[in-house]
Amino acid sequence: MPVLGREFYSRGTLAVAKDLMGKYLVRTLPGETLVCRIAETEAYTGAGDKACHSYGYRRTARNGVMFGPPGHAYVYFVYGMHDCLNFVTEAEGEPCAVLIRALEPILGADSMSLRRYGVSYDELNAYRRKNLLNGPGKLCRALDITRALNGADLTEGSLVLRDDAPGVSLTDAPPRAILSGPRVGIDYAQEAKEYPYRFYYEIPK
DNA sequence: CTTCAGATGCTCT
DNA sequence: GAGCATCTGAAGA
Repeated sequence: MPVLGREFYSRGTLAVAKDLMGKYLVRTLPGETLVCRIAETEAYTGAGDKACHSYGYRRTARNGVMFGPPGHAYVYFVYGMHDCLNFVTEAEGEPCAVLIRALEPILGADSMSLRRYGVSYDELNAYRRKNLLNGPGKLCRALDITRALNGADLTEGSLVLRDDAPGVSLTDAPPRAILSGPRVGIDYAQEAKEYPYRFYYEIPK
């Protein structure tokens, strides 16, 4: 069962955030397919989480998708210029999600590089390669993910998650140590800002 | 390697 | 009107 189904997302948000590490994100665009491996996530655990947009079941025009069924994309706009990609988790009515913070390029790196820097991947220096997909706003730009995808079903369509990827065998992706730490950019969240709800691994080289 | 300011506009009160 | 789940380039060490 290579494509992750609804049941994958219909679980505790911390478990989903951890299990997403190393999974493959497949983005289908006109005339091309982009594939990336998930390298960093953050769990936002819903009504009881002061860092979460839906803290206290607060429901607004922006975060409505979080209250819907799991396995859908929640894409929102921050800081006047960046989109952020999340996956809705847990049961319908429990407004939880996982933020995707970093990816490794697997297929289509040129396309991603062109969208971010206007030049092909070969022309990038080491600094730019390292910074291609290592932030929530950056990866959305590289994969052409915008609010147009807010509410999109992740089990079928132009944005899908898989256990494997075309041309990638399990031996190409040895399990890496998954680390955890505090979430980023939530200084307002009082005690919740220290919760170790961020998961990541070091990308070699 | 690190800090730092500025960009920019949607969202909610 | 204030705040924001961020990014960039420039400058310093």
